[in-house]
Amino acid sequence: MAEKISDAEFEVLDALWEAAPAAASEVAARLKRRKNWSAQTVKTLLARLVEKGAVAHAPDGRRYLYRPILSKDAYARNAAKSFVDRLFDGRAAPLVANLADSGRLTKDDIAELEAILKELKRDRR
Amino acid sequence: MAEKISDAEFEVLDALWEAAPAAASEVAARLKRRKNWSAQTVKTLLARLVEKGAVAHAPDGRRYLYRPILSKDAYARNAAKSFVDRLFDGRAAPLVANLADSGRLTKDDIAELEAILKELKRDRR
DNA sequence: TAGGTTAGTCTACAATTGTAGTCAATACCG
DNA sequence: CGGTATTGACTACAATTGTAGACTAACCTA
Repeated sequence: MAEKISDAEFEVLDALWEAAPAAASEVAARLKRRKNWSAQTVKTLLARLVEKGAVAHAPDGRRYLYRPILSKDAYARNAAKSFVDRLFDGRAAPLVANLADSGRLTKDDIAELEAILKELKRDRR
Repeated sequence: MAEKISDAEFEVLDALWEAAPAAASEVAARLKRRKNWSAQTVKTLLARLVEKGAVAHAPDGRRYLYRPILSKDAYARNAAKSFVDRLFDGRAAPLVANLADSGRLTKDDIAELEAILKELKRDRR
């Protein structure tokens, strides 16, 4: 596991996270709106994801149904970790500060964050 | 600007952010600890960064001094945006929740976050 | 001043990535 | 049943990325 997933592969995986299992054609259809990829391209990317162990495929009649092995949550967890490590010295606070600076925090976000923090303080003893 | 910066290129840029301007050999020396790259590799990567417009170089005697054009802050801002967009639906709160779940928030982080939020609430009317 | 040291320039080359095309088998439609 | 559409398998191919080596000019040192 943990083979690097490329940008294009990520898009496909993301489409699979939307709903799985799904046939290649379904995935391609979902991506059609965002990307302008041919069906073949999507199939190639699915195959690469399978090779990389991020996606499983099981025969269903004469086609395959694909299903993510790597969950979005697990992926996000990892990505968040390495992202924060690389750019924010492993600490979340500067990241939030940065998001705040670039005006990416809505009032709702702020309220939600406060709630999360309250939770955290309660939980940790 | 905004040409895609690869992982290896990022490492070099990151070393340049540490202190600039710097000669290629200095950058290579800094990276020596983390990566085991040859001096040539570092030079190639610097050249690519220059091509991509992320780094400037000015002659200094018979060598060049390199200096980042793209600041770490600007880079981080962008990266944070697209990162949050891709994985957290553009919203910071779920990201923080995720970091919290994976135990990546220290008590200090939490305190700091609270301070940031307080600031934010004050600032925005 | 001759030989090592250091910088820059050019070239290399396999692996990965983005983006499909072709072909063959199967299935469905009229 | 015969054509058309669908699906997977195999192949392709340029651009980017990772990782340097070779060669040359200039410097520094004994």
